[in-house]
Amino acid sequence: MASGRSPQTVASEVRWLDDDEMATWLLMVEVNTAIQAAIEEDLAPHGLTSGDYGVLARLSGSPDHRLRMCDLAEFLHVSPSGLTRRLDGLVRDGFVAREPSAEDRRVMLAVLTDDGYEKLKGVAPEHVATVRRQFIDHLSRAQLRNVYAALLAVETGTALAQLSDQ
Amino acid sequence: MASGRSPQTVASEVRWLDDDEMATWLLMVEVNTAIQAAIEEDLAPHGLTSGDYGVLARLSGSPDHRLRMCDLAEFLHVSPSGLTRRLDGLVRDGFVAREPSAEDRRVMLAVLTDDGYEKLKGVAPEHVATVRRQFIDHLSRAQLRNVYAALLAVETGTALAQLSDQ
DNA sequence: TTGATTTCCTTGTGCTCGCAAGTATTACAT
DNA sequence: ATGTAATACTTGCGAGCACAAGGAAATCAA
Repeated sequence: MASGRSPQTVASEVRWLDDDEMATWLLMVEVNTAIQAAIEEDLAPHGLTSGDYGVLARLSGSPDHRLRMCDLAEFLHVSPSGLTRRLDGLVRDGFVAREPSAEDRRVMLAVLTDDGYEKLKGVAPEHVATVRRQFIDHLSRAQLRNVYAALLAVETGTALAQLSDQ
Repeated sequence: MASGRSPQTVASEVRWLDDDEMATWLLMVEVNTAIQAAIEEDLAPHGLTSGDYGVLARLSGSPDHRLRMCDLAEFLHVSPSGLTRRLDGLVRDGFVAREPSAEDRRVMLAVLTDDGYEKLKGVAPEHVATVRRQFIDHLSRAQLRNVYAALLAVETGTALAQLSDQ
């Protein structure tokens, strides 16, 4: 295939970012940093990190409110060890329970407890409000669709590129 | 003023995200996670983190290749202590030097060394290529402008909201 | 059946980061 | 002038995360 660039790109063949591209890229980083910080700040008083929220939200949207650790780790883009430690905290707080899988005894299931579900329902409205206030509500419906289309192009584009890399 | 919402938003007055809004939000998170991971992966072989790159890039764009620690921390959205530790590493590697300020003896200046500047020039092309491959090159010029306008609306919108909060 | 390989999870270790506290210096108020 | 407050940086400490290694269980091959 050989579609990849060589590791050391020769300086003369670098395509630098023009003003529009640079401004958009920097703004993308800036906006995302701000949003993530706002979300973290919003969840902190409830004793949760955004990672915790991700676990609870994922579990609440899964069949029987439970998920295999390995699947959960993949969804959330965290390492197995990271998920183990994160679950330790959520188990300690009683929001999640561990349950050995009946089908595969290597597997541990993460189960959302009733307390965890109540916690999520209590926190979700404020979280959604933050997402609105920091992002969604500043976009017109047309802008929303434009942004979605653009992000989709980025995602599918990079996904395809990764396929051809392998 | 009292423009803020109460801490506990009553469930009945929550405006949930509709399908378009939710899809855009989730895609925004997904795309950004992927881009940041790709950048980190791109810099790692060079012994740099994205935070390190940010320091070098900022310094290289500043007068005399130097900046007060407090200003640098603000630009990069890191805590003072975080910046101290980050600089420890860059100083150890010889890419940055500390220099007491002549005007204000509380202040420490971070100075880009020649080695640091060379390092940045060596890494920048690959970094730019990654930004292109992961993001910019998947957007048409019209999409780029649309995204920029949307992000700008988000940034100015949240900035204005924060002003009225204070 | 049995041995090798793979998958899944946990633990040890090290790195990064932020908060709180401490020191040094400057700015301000009276 | 002098005491108070604000600013700038560093250090101790704890939380979070990833990598590497290890143990348990499933899968596969012969």
